[in-house]
Amino acid sequence: MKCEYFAHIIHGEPRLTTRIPKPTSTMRKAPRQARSRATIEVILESAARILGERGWAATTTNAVAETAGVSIGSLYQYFPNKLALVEAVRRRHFDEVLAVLRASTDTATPRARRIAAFVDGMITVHRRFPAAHRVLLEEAPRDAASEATHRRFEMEYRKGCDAFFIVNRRGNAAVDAEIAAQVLAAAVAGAVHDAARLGLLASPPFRRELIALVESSLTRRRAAG
Amino acid sequence: MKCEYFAHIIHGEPRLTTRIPKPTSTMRKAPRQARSRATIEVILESAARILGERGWAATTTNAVAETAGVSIGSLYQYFPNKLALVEAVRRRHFDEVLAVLRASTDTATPRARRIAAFVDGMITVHRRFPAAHRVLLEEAPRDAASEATHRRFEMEYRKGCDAFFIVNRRGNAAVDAEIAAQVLAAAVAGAVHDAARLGLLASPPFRRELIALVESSLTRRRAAG
Amino acid sequence: MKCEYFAHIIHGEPRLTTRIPKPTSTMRKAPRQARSRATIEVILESAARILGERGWAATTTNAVAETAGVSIGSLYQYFPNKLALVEAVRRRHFDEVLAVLRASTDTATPRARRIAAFVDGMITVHRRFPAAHRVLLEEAPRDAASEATHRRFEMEYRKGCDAFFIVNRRGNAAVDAEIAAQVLAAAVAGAVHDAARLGLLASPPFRRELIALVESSLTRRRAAG
Amino acid sequence: MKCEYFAHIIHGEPRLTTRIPKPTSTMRKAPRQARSRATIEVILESAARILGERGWAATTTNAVAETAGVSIGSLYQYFPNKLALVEAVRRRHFDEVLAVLRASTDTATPRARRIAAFVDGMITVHRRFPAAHRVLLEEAPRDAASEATHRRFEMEYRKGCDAFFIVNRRGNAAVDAEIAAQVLAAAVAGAVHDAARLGLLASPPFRRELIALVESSLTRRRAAG
DNA sequence: AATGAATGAGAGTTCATTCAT
DNA sequence: TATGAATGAACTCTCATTCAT
Repeated sequence: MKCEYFAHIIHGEPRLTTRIPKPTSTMRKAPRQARSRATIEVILESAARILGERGWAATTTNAVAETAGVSIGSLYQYFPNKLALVEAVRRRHFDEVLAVLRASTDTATPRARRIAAFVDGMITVHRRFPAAHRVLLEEAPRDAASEATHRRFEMEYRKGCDAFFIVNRRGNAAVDAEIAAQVLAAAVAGAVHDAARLGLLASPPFRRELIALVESSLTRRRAAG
Repeated sequence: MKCEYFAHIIHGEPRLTTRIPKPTSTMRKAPRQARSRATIEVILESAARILGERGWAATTTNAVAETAGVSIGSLYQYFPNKLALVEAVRRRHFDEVLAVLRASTDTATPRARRIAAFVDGMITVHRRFPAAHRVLLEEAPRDAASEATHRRFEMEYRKGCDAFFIVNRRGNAAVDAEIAAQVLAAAVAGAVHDAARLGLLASPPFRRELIALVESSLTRRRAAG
Repeated sequence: MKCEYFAHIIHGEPRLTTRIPKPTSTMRKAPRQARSRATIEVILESAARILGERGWAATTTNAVAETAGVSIGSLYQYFPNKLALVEAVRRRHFDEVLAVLRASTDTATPRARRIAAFVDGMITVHRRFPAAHRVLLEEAPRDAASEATHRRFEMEYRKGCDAFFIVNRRGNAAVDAEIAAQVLAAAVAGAVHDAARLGLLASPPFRRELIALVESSLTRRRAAG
Repeated sequence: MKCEYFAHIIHGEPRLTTRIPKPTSTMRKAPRQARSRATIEVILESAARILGERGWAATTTNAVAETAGVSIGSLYQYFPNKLALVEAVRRRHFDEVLAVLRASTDTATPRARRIAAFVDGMITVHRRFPAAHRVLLEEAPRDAASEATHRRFEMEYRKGCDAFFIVNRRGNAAVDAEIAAQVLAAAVAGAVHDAARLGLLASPPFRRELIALVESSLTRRRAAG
């Protein structure tokens, strides 16, 4: 049986059509065998790499399959469409990021170590496929289904940032803790991303300066006017 | 089982292409009549908006032309290809950003005002088409020709950041001024970009916290280990 | 007054649309002033050159106008469409070719000179814009109107070839004079065209051999079996 | 007032384009399954026919695919661009032509038969798609890669003509054998092509006269002055 | 389960032609 | 008359996705 599109017939908007895939559960079939799991693994790895290297638009499912060493047919056996593939990559990445935040809020470790953990974590997360984070967060489109995942992540991320800020701040810092936390997190992300672009992720001075920035931001006496 | 797509019924999005055109001079022909200049203006405006809204891949030349209210032929009369169009948008944007930096380094104005000018400038620049900066800087591809423009901008930007840092820092701040400047600039850009994404660019608390971040970063006593 | 095309209505083929221009009198307006005549002249010259250099498809009306140093608007002032322009070039060229034939059939001059005149004439005609003849005769499309012109030329050309063959043959040559004439003419054209392609049009050995070919063809004793 | 075209609504003819694609390897991928080979076959056949019928410019890849009964995507699966497609057709055709020359130089067969083989071969080669030879040799553009193929063919063709002339000439014929051979070959090609245009390829008188032309050219006593 | 040939909507781009100035 | 900006149908080519093997 064939899938027909009636959409544009119904209410004629001009050209701008696209193939935004239907809300399907992200994974077409649960991997039963070890072989399947391995295939999925290699596809996701390949997808993450290519996504990071080329960006969403230049990432083709065919290229992902080829790089992964599987046939395009196999890819579609596990992921119903390009978006679902990206979604799977996203989910992984988000988990990593949240793990970093959790570690940086763990009051069992000393404060200095927590701050370092935060910065180091962000650096590490971005290291494998430098641009992937940005692509996943901003460049790659989402459908209704991924939107939910996204919002969930965003919320947890926010909470994590808040916690990080509150747990680690010093002095009578910002009035508006929530916003300050958001600003700080985004600032760190921006700096890390920029460093990734310039190939400075591994540079100790960069790390030192970033930690200094975080530290001073957490330590500041009063919000400027 | 098969299914229909309703997504695009609601707000159809364009196809996500990739084709990177071969390098050509940025502008196809110089406008001789006043009418031309107006056409170019409206095309650039439309391009900037759509680029910011949809990203490079989802920006179609046809959509740009349509939004601008001109024919696709007119667009190609002035810009030999999609890349050249983006390049023209880029050039404008870069000029604006550099102007902000210059203003923030002008020692004729008091320090507090300079810092505010920096933050406000960054906010303003990103306000018209929130995501455009990121798209122009990172997402949209470049050819050999644009690469040069890019490097030139990057250099001037760097110098501007350095100057801003050196002119405005307080105390014995960072050892590694150059890196610190880079980190600070990227951090501000990250925060601004994030705020744009969340629609907080106009929010006073955001502005206040960002200024605080910059201030504390410039004032810090010693680089952390 | 404007008009529709019905020609192809008669035998409906599928998609393959095009802009085959309507049967308008070839020239839009008769040149009244010397200036007009000069404009037309320069346009035709430019068209012939470009046609010869690039072939029909790569010949754009804009390029013709630009090379001629007039505006595209002016071109369309005198020629209602691309085809009409080519048609005008064709007419000229055809006249030249027929003149050559006439000269080669003039019994007032000695036979050897007539043969040389034929070969030299063909060479000369092809010299200005080497490939133009072929383009005009075969590559460029014709509409109903040009078809007639074409047929007229073809007929006169044929008659000229016949006359040339009959006037100049020696011995009891071919039984089938008409076909022999046609073959000979086409052969000469083929050789000349090939030489043009190879840049040998000016080469004396080429001329010598071509004359020899014509001579021997006219002199042969009997048609082979 | 406006001139509307209704022609193409009904059956239109193709647009005449120009765009010359950048050099790419001729075949995109090697066929692994039998099905592929059949697809390629049918595409090439269709391409040769349409090329011969309409010329390079009016040959659209869509028309080729449609005529071949495959999708446009399939065409591009095997040929990276229009030029590569033509190149493949060319290669085939060239092989055929060279085979004819080889047969006409084979001293194992009697002279009269060799000459007939030459003429008949040229006729046969041009018979399937009358104008294809000319289009392939002259009209269709080439890129750097095809240029090489072309030169190779041209050289072999030249050598073949030389051999044909030398093996088959009679008496003390031409001084300048090389040029004479070239002239003769081009003459035959011209005559054959002309006959193809007029639908005379199958006509016995045409064949007879052409053979007579070749014979007399090979037999002539002295080069004329 | 896996493969890869086939599909076709849709994107970028050209150029003959029109018409306001 | 002359100009050249504007138009848009038609063309080449891509890539997400399907399905026969």
